[in-house]
Amino acid sequence: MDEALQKLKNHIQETVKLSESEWDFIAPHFSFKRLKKHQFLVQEGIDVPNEFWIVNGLVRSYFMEENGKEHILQFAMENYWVSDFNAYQNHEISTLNIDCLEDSTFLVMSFEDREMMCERVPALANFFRIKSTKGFIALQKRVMGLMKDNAETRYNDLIEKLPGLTQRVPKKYLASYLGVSRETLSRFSND
Amino acid sequence: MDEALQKLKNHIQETVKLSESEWDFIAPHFSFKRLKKHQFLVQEGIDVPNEFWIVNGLVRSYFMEENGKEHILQFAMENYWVSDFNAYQNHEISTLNIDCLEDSTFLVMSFEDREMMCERVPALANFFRIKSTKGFIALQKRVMGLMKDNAETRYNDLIEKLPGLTQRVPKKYLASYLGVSRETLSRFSND
DNA sequence: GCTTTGGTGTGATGTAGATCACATCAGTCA
DNA sequence: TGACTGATGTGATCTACATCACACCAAAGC
Repeated sequence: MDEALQKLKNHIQETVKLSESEWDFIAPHFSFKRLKKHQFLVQEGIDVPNEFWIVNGLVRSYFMEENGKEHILQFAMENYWVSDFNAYQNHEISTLNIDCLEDSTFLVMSFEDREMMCERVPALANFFRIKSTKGFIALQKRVMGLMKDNAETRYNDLIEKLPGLTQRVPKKYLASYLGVSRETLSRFSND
Repeated sequence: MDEALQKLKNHIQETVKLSESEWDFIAPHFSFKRLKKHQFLVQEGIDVPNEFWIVNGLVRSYFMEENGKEHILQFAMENYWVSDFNAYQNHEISTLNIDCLEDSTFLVMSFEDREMMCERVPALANFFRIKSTKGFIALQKRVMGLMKDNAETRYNDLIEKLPGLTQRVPKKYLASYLGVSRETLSRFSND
C-alpha cells in the first residue's frame, strides 16, 4: 500500500506540482484493493461510487448488447485511471463491466472524496483537468480511426500503440476492442 | 461583447461558484470574434493557439482523408466549447478544420491564459475539469454507438438528441457525422 | 430571366466484414 | 491420462452499406 501510494504520488507529480502538506492531505483518502484474474471491479446494474488507479495488472472495460455481444471500450493497465465514468460522475448505475485480465492491484477513490479534494487542493483539480482532457483527445482519435480506417488498419495501429498487449490478451479481446469479429481479425493477423 | 461575457459568466456559474473578483480577473482574458457562414475558425495545417466558446451560431469540426473524404467529428452550437483540442493542448498544428454552418460569434481564450487562469482561480480549474469529464463521457457514448448500432439507429439517436439540427444543416453533413454515405442515409430518412 | 450550383432521391452493382460451420491444438482439471 | 474448455484458423455464404450513375428541383449568382 505505501509503495503504491508512493507510485501514485510520482504519477501525479509528472503532471502538477504538489506540496508535501497537500500530499499528506490527499493520501489518506485512497484505499487499496487487490483482485484476481476474472474478478470484477465494476459490474453492470450496480452503482459506481469509486474510480480506480491501477497500480499494476490489466483490466478491460466493456458493455454488452441485449443479445449478449460484448464490446470492449478500453484496456487499462499500470498508471491508468478507470471506472464507469458516466455512472460515477452522474450517480447512475453502471452500464459497463470492468474485469481483470490479470491479477491486479488498485488505489480506490470515492466520488465525494475526489470532489472534496479538488475543492481543497487546486493542484489536484488541475491534475484531473489535464488527465481528462488527454482522455478526451485519445477518445477522439479512436472515433477518427473508427470513421476512416478499415479493420486491418485499426489492428495495425493498435499493436503499434500497445505492442505488449498482443502477448497479454487473447485475440478475441483485441477483435472486440476493434469492433471486428474474431474471425475477420484472424484473417489478417499473421503471427 | 459585454452581453456575450455575461452569458459566459452564467454558463460557468451553472457548474461552479465564482466570486465577483474571480470573474473580474477572468473576463478581460477573453476576446470577441464574429464569423460568417463558410468562414473558418480552425484550419488544418495551422497552429491552434485558442479555444472558443460559442456565443451563438453553429459550426462543424471535421477532418479529411488524403483522398479528400470529409468526416465530421462534432457539431457545436451555443454554449459549446470548440477547438482542435489535440493541437491546442499539445501545441501541434491542426489536423482538423472547423467552419461555420451559420453566421456565428465566439469568445476566444488562449492556451496560456487558460493555464494561467486555472492556476490562479481554482474554481475555473474545476469548471474545465468537469466540462472535460462530461465531454469524455459524451465521446464514450459515441464510440459505443459506433460499435453497437447500425446506421439507421445512429441516425434516429442523433435526431432525438439534437432535434433542431435536421432543420439547420443539409443531410450530407448528418451522414458525414454518422459515418455513413449520403445515399444510404437518404434511404431511411423519410421526411 | 437564365444558368449554375448544391441538396436530395433512387436504382444497379460491388465489397468489407459478419455469420455459420467446422477442424485443430494447448491448457486445465478430475 | 483422459475429458473438457477455450484459443485460433479457415472455408462458404450472407448482408449492410459504399459506390457509381443518374434524375429532379430549389436557391443563388450574373
